[in-house]
Amino acid sequence: MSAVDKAFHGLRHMIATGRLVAGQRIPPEKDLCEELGVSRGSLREAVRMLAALRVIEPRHGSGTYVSQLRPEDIVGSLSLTVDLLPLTGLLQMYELRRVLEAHAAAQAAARLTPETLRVIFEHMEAMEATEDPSNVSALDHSFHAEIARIGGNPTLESLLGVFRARSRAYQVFTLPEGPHIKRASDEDHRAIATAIANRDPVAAAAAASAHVAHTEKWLHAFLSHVTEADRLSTSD
Amino acid sequence: MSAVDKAFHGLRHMIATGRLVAGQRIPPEKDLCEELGVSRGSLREAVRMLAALRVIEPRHGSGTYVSQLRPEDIVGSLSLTVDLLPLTGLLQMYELRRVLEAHAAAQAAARLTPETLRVIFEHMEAMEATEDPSNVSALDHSFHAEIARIGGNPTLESLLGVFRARSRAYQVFTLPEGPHIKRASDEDHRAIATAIANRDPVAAAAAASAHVAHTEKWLHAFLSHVTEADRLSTSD
DNA sequence: GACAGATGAGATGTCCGATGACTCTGTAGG
DNA sequence: CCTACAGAGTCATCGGACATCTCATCTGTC
Repeated sequence: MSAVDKAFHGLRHMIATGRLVAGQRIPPEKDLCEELGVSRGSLREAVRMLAALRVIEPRHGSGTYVSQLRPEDIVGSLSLTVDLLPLTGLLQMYELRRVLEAHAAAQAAARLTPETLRVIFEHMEAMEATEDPSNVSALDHSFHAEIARIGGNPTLESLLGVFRARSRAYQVFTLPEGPHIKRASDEDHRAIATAIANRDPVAAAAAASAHVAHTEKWLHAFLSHVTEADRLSTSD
Repeated sequence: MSAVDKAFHGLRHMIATGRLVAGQRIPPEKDLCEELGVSRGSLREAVRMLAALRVIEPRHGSGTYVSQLRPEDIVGSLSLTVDLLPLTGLLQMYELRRVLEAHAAAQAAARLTPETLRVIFEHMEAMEATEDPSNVSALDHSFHAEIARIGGNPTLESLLGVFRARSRAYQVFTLPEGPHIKRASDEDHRAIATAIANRDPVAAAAAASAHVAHTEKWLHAFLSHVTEADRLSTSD
């Protein structure tokens, strides 16, 4: 086993066995090097690995701390990597997203409060009132994020946020059929919001699932559009 | 921005923009240090971060390569961290697992082949025939993994594998009511397998969902049992 | 000519030492 | 009582040196 692996698994074991608990400051690098039997450089590489996985948090000048180890934080570590996935992988994630968005919408319908309902409709109506792509994108995010939040499961909320961030990178509204997509999207959102307002989990799930499926279809169109443009430009 | 961040985002940008593609060997450390303007130590820490996220793979003596960037690999990076989550977080993950296992079972029912059906029943019957906890645990894993595989979505398969690995750490069959749990678990598995054999996605989803809910209940019992034991032992 | 082993360049892995930058605390001064 | 500052402790960064591994090439033998 390499020195970095030794340090990585050593630290991980300290957390797994409860010797280091959430929020605690871990011993300084000098002490850990001695205990784990590795050099400072190797230890630091192991620390960075755990930091990338959101398990520990180094703070310059203060020390290195174990994170709160919330599942939503751990899941959030995927946010730095999903942007790098090729398109074939993105489609697999859409299948997950469809199922999970449906569940989140159903839970939101069951757990709704009057205040949150007002927020959802505000976002939806603001979205209907604008055509600016970046505004639409931001409001779309707020709309779905609020629904996920009401669902009551921060881990699910975080995971859906990761999926959605990747999709937002594509501006499907800039397509020739953008206006049509925008209208269809508005209708989807209203269907979801209405179902939630009616406290109808089944209808909310169905509407959310359909919305994701539509998004997937539009994304396909967008991608074939840009690849076509690439093909033409590179054939010059 | 710190030197490590500069190297991390620099590398990530090279992959995101397609300058480095999946499977390709990245330039040697010396060249990257010069281009990114950081020392070799800082670059190595950034490389380790991306390696922890399964984006690149250093190979001693050969070079560092961009991974295949399959979503199932990226999701697999969670396997090193879910073991560290506290119990409160585990319950949130069970809600996701319930939904996703149900979907995987439904998909398996729709995409079943005769050969895979045989494998599923073999695992199930072997499980029914043994009481040894470690055997049961291994067969339980094989049973569910095969169903997830048939589902046809490697990303979902990988994510469910991550969730299941954490649950397997608890040996619920060692409880006083272990035999009862074992029988109930066997019945759950038979219900899932039968629904899949009947190509009934709805029944398969319902059975899988119920099974996860049962697992969650038993886990609760197990945890209150061990914490009770802890309370008694520490009060001596 | 074909195969096996030796060899060398090139790459990552590891360690060491020194210095810089930042945080926090305790203390002296107002 | 509050502020300002000095110092210790900690992480951040750099440069260099050597070890270890991989792979392509060369070389010798058969």
